[in-house]
Amino acid sequence: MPELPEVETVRIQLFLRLKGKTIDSVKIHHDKSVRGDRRFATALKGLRIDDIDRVGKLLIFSFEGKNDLFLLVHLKMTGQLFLIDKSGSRQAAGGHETKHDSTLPNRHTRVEFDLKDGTKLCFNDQRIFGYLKLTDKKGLAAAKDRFGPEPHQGALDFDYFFSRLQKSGRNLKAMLLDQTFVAGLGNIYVDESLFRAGLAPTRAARSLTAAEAKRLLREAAKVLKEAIRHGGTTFQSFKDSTGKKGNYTGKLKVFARQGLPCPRCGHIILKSKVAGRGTHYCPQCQK
DNA sequence: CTTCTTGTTACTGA
DNA sequence: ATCAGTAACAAGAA
Repeated sequence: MPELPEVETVRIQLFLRLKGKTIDSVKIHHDKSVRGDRRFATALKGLRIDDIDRVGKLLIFSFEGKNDLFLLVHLKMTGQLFLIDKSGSRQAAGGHETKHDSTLPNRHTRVEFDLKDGTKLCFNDQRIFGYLKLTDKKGLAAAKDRFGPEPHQGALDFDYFFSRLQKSGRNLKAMLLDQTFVAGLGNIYVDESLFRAGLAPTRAARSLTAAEAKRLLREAAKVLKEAIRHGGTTFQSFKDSTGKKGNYTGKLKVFARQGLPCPRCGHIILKSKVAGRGTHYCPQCQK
C-alpha cells in the first residue's frame, strides 16, 4: 500500500528514466484501469514525457508542448509501475514484487506503455482499484485542490495544523488519514507518527496542546523524510521474503508489530480498529 | 465455504 | 454542517 514515500520513490525512479522519452504505443489490458476512456491510448501516442510530479499519493505526468493534457496515476493499494529496458531487465520497481510478477507483462499488467527507445512501462494492479486518467488544466487544478499540505517539506504551517485540529470533533487517526487535511500519510505512517509523538490514535484532535501538536507535526515530517530516504516501506506478505522490499520496513516501530514488545518501553504492542482501520500502538507510550 | 484486508469515495443516519 | 459507520470496488489469503 503505497503512501507518500513509496509514491515519491517511484516518481524519482520514473522521472530519471523517462524524461524526454516518447510514447510509441499504449496497450490497455483492462478497461477499468483507465476508467473506460476509449481515447486513452491514442491521446498518449507520440507524446514526449516532460515531467513527473506528485501531490500526496497522486502522480502527475506532463508532456512536452502540451499544457492542457496531464496523466494522473493513483496506485491505491496494489498498483505498481515497473520499468523494463529493451534488454528485458527490470530497471525500477514501484512496489513490491510477488510470486506472479517475475516476468513482465504478466496477468496483473493492466496498462502497458512502449516507448520509442524500447523501454517498457507496465502498470500492474492486482485489485484494480488504482487508475490512470487523462485530464486537462482545470481537472488537474481540481485534483490538486483535494489535497491538504504535505507535512515533510516545510510547506505545512503549524497554525493551520493546530487550528484545524482544535476545530475537529474527530480523533487523531481519522484526522491524519484525511488527505484533505494533510496529504500523504496512510495507515502505516499515521501509526508510526502517532507512536513517535507519544499520542494515542483515539485521542480527540481538539484535546491536543500546542506542544503536542508541534511534536506530532514534527514526527510526521521526520517519518516521511526518513522513509523517502530509505526508498519507502514494503508491507506485503510477511512470509514471502523473496520479494523486493523498501528498506524502511525494518524501521517500523509499531506498524504490523502487534504482539511484539514496544521498542521504547517493552509493553506489548496492540492492534485494534480505529477510524475503521487496523491500528497499531503502544498503550503505555501513547496517551 | 466465509471473513478479512487496504485507499478512497459515496452514501446513510445521527 | 459534521461525524461515525459502512458499502463498494477486486482479488487473494487464511
